[in-house]
Amino acid sequence: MTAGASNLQFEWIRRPQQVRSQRTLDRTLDAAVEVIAERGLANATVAAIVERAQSSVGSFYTRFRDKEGLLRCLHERFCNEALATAKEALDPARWRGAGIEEILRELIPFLVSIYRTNAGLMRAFLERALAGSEEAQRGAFLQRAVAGRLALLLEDRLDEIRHPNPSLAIVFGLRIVLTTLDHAAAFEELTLAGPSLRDQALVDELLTVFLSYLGVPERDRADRGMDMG
Amino acid sequence: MTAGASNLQFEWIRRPQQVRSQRTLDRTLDAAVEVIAERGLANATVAAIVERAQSSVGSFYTRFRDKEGLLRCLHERFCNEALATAKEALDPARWRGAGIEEILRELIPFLVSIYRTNAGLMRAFLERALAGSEEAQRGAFLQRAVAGRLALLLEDRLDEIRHPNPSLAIVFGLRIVLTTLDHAAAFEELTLAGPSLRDQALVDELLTVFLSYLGVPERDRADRGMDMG
DNA sequence: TGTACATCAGTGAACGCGCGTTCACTGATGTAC
DNA sequence: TGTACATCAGTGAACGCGCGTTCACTGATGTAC
Repeated sequence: MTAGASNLQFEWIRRPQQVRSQRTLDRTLDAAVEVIAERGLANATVAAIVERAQSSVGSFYTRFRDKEGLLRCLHERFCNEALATAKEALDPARWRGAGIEEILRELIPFLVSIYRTNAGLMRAFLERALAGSEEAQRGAFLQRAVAGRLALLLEDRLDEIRHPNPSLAIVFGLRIVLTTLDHAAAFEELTLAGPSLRDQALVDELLTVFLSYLGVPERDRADRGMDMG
Repeated sequence: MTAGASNLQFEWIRRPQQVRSQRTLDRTLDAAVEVIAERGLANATVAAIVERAQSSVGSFYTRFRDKEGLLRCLHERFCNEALATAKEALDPARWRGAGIEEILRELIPFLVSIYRTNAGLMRAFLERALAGSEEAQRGAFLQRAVAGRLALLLEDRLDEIRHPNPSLAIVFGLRIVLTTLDHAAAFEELTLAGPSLRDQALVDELLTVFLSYLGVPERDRADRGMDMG
């Protein structure tokens, strides 16, 4: 419960004791991500994953209690990385002197790129959360944590926010952005190559939604990309 | 393809030829909705559904080609109803003289109530769409249809919209609202009783999001509910 | 440095559970004369 | 109004497929002396 250490992954699996088995574990995790992204969660059978990892079924079960264990491991690993990234990216020291629009102009494209890069995983996580697994709770925890840090950052800039309840607006606005990206990752074929035009449109509109909802006074749109930074 | 008739349901099942079997079919559909809502899609087995319907497995398969057939039937039935409702609710004649805020103040609470009432189904539909079934396409079709009608309505009121691309903003704004409601239905325990306080907050914030995103000038919030209507 | 032993890691055929689907059968409804 | 027949509707035990999981076994790595 005390969310102290940032590196909690693998707690439910038997940790490998030799270099060889650590490599096998790494290959298995990578293979799982690939297979899930390619075929979807339902078709990502244990057999398919271990084949891709050039491992074996028995080996799989010496590391993971069951198939759930693997999925939880992937989710926890992702959440830990996301949390660490959020801590760094939203560090108040990093944004001293910056306005809300400036912050969101960095944050939103970054979120979009994360969801694009990990579309297959995000989709699988959404499926599992829907099916009622514990991923739903860990995901909610992550979102609250990120929202809390964003709130710390933006609540230092209350003079820019006209929404009558800034704390609520910050949390709800982030929720809307993340929810939309969840759906986008699940239902749009986001290419794994560089950012597409559609991504740019998504970024622009999400930014407009968030800023106008918070009630941040609008700068001239033509200024875009010509900021002092 | 020509979306003519509004009543397309049951096209892939053998239509019953006696009153008795029509009743059985109705009971089966109702039972499916109940079981799905209570236990989730994964635990809604054919056996559980026919037991609830006081029917039998064999009877089930004389009506539906397979289990998919049932789920498609439920989805198509829902979409047809939704489409018919949208046609009526968004009929321009009904809103003559009304402003955008007035329209959205009716639309959004209505959408919230639909998602609350059908939370179990909406969750199941989302699961199936995620799993890559054809529900994803029919759902997208429905959303486009509703968005089209909303666009017709709001584009007659362009003078109220400050967003530089009103057509885009209307479609994207609706998408954000529906996406958020999808998530809410899936992840929040919305009570089946009357509207809760949380619903009211959800309505308020979604309304603010949509209006501010479109760039509709804000009326005094204290006016709420005291309109001329 | 070499041998013996213990533990770790990996293997894949076989098992078994759950659940969708089938099928041989009984009962109900409608129709012809 | 009653009897014979055809079709529709319903039944539930049995089947079988897919996939997660187990288990008896082989091979690899590390350690003691």
